[in-house]
Amino acid sequence: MVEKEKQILAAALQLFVAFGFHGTPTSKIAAQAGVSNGTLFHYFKTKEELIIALYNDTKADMSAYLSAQINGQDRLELRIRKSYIHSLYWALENREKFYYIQQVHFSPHVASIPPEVIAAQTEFHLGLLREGIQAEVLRPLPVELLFTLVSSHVHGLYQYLTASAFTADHRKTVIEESFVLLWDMIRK
Amino acid sequence: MVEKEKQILAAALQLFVAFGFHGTPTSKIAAQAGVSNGTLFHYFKTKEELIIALYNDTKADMSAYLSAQINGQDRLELRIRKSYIHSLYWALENREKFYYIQQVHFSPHVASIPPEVIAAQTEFHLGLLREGIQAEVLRPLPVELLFTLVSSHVHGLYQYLTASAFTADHRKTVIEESFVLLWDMIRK
DNA sequence: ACTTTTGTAGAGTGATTAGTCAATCGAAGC
DNA sequence: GCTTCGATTGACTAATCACTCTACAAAAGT
Repeated sequence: MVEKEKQILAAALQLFVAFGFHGTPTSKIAAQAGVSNGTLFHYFKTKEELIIALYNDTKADMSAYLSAQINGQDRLELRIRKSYIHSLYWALENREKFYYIQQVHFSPHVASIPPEVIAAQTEFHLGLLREGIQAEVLRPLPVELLFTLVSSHVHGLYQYLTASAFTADHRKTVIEESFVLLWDMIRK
Repeated sequence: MVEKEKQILAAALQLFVAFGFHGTPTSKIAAQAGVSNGTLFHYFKTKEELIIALYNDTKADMSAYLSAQINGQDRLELRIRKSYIHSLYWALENREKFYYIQQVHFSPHVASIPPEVIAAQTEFHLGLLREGIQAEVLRPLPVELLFTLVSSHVHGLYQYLTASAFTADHRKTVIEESFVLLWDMIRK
C-alpha cells in the first residue's frame, strides 16, 4: 500500500511545521498517521530520510502545480507574470508546505540535499529570466540576481498577505499590483 | 562575571548555526564556552531561555549598529538609503548572527518571543517609511507592505552576495545599484 | 496448495540529554 | 579570622527517543 506512505508524509508535514523537527518524535508521526512505529521505519529508514523525502515530495508538488499553470505558447511577459502570481497562489493555498520548504532551508538538513537537486528546481525560473534578458525584455543584470530579487519579492508578498486576513478579492488585487511594481523594476 | 555569560552566548551562536538546535546539546555549548554544565544552567534556566536570550542579544546588536550609522539630521531619502545599505553591511559582517535570526524565525521557538518584542524591532523602519509616505516621497501603499518589500529586497541581496565570492568593491557596487532599483520601486 | 516476499505490528534497547543537586570555592564585609 | 552568599563544579537522574527485532499476516508468484 502506497497509501500508508502518503499518510506518514502528511502526518510528518503537519507535526514538523507545528512542533519543529526536534519537537516531533517519530512515534507521534506514526500515531498520527495511524500506523505502527515499525511501519514508519519500513518506509523510511531513518528520520532524516523522512525529512528529505517530505522535502522532495513538497517541491515536486509545487513544481507540478506551476508547470500546469504555464503555457509555453504564451509570450514571455505573460509566462513570467503567471509564474509569479501562481507561485503566490500555491503558497497561500499550501501554507504548511510553503513553510516547510523554508524550514528545511534553515536547518542543518539542507546539507543532506544534493545541490543539483536544489538547482534543478530553480532551473525553470532561471530559464525564463535568461530568455527575458536575451530578448532584451529584462534588464541586463546577472540572472542569479534577477532570480533572487523575484523570489524574495514573492516571499515578501507572502509574508504580507498571511500576516493579516484579507478577502480573496483584495488579495488578488494586491498580488496583481505587486507584480506591476516588480515588473517595472526588472524590465528593460 | 558577566564574561562567562557572553562566552556561553558566543558558543551557543556558533554551535546552533552549525548544527541546529537539536544538534547541539547544552553540554557541548558549556564545553565550548569553557564552563561547566552547571554554570550554563546557572545563567540560563533552560535551553529555551538560552535560545531566546541569544536571539534578543543578536537583535540588539544589529539595532545598535544601525542606530549608530544613521544621522537623524539627514534628509529622508538618505536615511532610508543608509538603513538599507548598512543592514546589508551588518548582515555580511555578521553572517552567523544574521542566519541565526532567520533560524529562530523558522523554528517553533518564535512562539516564545512576545509579539511586542518583535514589533519594537521593526518600529524604527516602519517610522522611516511612514514619514516617507506622509511627505509624499514614497508611494501611498500600506506601510507594512512597503516594509516587507524592502526587507525581502535586503534578504534577496544578502543571498545573492553570499552565494558567490565577490570582491568588497564589487559588493559595494551591487549594493548601491540594487538600492536604486528598490528606490525606483517604492518612491512616488 | 505452497513457498516466498512484502507489509505491519509493537514491545524492547541502548544511547543521549536537559536539568538537578550537594559539595566546594572565593570574594566581600565585618 | 570568620561568616555569608553568589558562583562554579561535575556526577547523577529521570525521561525521551530513534531505531531494532521478532512474530505474524497478507499478497504474490509458481
